[in-house]
Amino acid sequence: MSKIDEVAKLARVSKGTVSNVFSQKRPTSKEVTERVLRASRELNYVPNQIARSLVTKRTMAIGLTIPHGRFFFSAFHTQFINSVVLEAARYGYRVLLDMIPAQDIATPFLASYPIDGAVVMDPREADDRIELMQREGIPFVTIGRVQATAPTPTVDNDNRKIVRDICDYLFALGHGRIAFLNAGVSTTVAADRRESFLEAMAGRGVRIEPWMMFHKPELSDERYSNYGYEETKRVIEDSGGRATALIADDDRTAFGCLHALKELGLDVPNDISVFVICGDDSMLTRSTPALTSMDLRPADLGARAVTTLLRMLGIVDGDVDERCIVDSGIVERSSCAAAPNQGRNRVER
Amino acid sequence: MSKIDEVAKLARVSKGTVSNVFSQKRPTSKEVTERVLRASRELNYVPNQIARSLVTKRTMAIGLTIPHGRFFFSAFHTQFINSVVLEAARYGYRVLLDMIPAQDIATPFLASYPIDGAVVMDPREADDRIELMQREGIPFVTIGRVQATAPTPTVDNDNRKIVRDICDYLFALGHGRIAFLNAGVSTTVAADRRESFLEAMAGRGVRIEPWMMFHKPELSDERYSNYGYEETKRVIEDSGGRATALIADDDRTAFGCLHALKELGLDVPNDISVFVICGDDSMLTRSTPALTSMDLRPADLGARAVTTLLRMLGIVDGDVDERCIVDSGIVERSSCAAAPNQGRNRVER
DNA sequence: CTGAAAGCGCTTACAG
DNA sequence: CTGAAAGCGCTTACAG
Repeated sequence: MSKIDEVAKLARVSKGTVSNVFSQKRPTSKEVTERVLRASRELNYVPNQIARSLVTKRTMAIGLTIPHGRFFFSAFHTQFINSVVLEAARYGYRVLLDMIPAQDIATPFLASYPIDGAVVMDPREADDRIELMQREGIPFVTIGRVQATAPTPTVDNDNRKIVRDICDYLFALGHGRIAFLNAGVSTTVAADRRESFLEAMAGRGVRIEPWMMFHKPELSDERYSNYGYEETKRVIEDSGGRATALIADDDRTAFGCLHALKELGLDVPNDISVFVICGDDSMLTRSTPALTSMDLRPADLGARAVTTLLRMLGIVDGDVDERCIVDSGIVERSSCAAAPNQGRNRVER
Repeated sequence: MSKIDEVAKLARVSKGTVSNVFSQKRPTSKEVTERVLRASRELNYVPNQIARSLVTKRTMAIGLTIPHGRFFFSAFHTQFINSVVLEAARYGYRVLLDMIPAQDIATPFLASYPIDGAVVMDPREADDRIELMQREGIPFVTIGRVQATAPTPTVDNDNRKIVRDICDYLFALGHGRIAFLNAGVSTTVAADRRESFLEAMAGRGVRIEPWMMFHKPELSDERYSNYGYEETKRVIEDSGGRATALIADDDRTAFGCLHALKELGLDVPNDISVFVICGDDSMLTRSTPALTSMDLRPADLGARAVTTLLRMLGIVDGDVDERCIVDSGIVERSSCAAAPNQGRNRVER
């Protein structure tokens, strides 16, 4: 790894000129540019990003903060992360994975985060990360609503509308007794979806019963990976078999639902319908039946999050929306059908 | 963000002393330490990682390079990445996601990678990344065998043994006509598994037929996400229904297999057995039947890769193994059973 | 279009 | 145990 001085000497120019050639911040004559490039190639030179960062105050990296120490990625996360990395790369930015709870970091005295900004996934109602970012003065955009003293830019789906749309879709099929396996209790997205669900049900004149709403356990909870399976059994049992439709939070959950229903001898969608929020085609079509879903467009969310952040940083031109809503749409497959007649799917015990 | 000078002045010590307190590289008297810490807190000071990196030559970040621009994570990837991030954090290291093909990077003139080392996933027989790392002088460990001029440390499963074990397992159940849906052609892991499969079959006296070996399409190929589904149909058709067992490369592929077999009216495991290499319990138990698998211990691989890399960097004590093999083991579930009598699963057409 | 020099915010011998 | 000073490898006004 040679340094800028050596290149400058070999190309018979000043360090400043070498710098200009690589940063392209000031024009350089064609002849000089070529001489510098040739010298650089000869010496295998590439600018040192760290030294550059020290003076430009730009690390050229953004943080992607995902809560949890241990985690599972759903299809949503996978597509989202993929898109964030790709979009960031378009502007020469790299992505630092950052998903460690602060208390689990080894070093007692942390150095500053070498990132220019952050994308905060799955925000909670009370989220340490928000406060941390604000204290450190790191610009960030959240994926989903957040509770903060100062307003912070957010990229999100319209979660209230999503649940309303799903309920309307199921209502139209004659369903009324719907159980909702919601996201984690402490997340803001779960709160919004919960409210919207309650409203939709009230609008339809359905009295809410306890078996109609569950929340995904924390990742640290061993019941996490059996969420769909176990709560589906509860739903069927507690509802006395009256439930005619299930809304599952993600693909993993939905597979658990299907598994439980199969064990109970219930047919999907004839006895009971299953609707899943997000998941990708290559998995959702693998089950029997293929799962009808709401496409949350995670790739759009990721790309918008990055451009919003880069706008905040002045890298990309354009105004930053305080609240950017990404469209979503129902993808019909085969797991939802007209509700069975009352009691048809009652379980024998 | 205040700087070291301000803290030094407030604490009435030199910059060097403030530095020592935070780096803990030289002892500092208790009294002075406390004064510095108090001043730091008051000024909300934290050392600037970039400035520190410039002189220490340590970025405190490792790169995780995953091939492809677009990607799907299998359960294997998810658990592996998770483990890498966690293990790195134990030593104060962060993880930079790096999965962009070089030709897709926007900036024509790249600055140096601000990482101390890299973990290279899914190496190919001819892999640009290896050459790049070597040219840039970045220490790296590969997950899987690699073709390189100089030997490079590798953390891996014993892929030959894995396939041998799987074949032995299936042989013991009476299977002989086995189709192998292998990893991508260009990967070294696929090559090792292929050879081992061929050996095992030869040892058993089975003549290899074309329908017995397939390779996963490149991610850029649209057939990628239907690999398991489509090739399973091919296997059944081309073998004239004589195949009695399928080995699938990963969970996603296996779900595709199951889907195809169901459409063909073949019962798993009575008509045909399915064995999957890797996948996690929370998905593998969701299908009908639950999938018997080889547990590759991705979390162990990730942790070992990080410690090996940090040893190369002199961060962690200990010798670095040129080749570190992580154990694997069969997890029996319900998708493999005794082979049916010859022709029992012949498909009617 | 190009150069000389200061400076980004730390760490690290060297000296005491 | 602590300090003064040089230096890490760049970029950026300033001057021409």
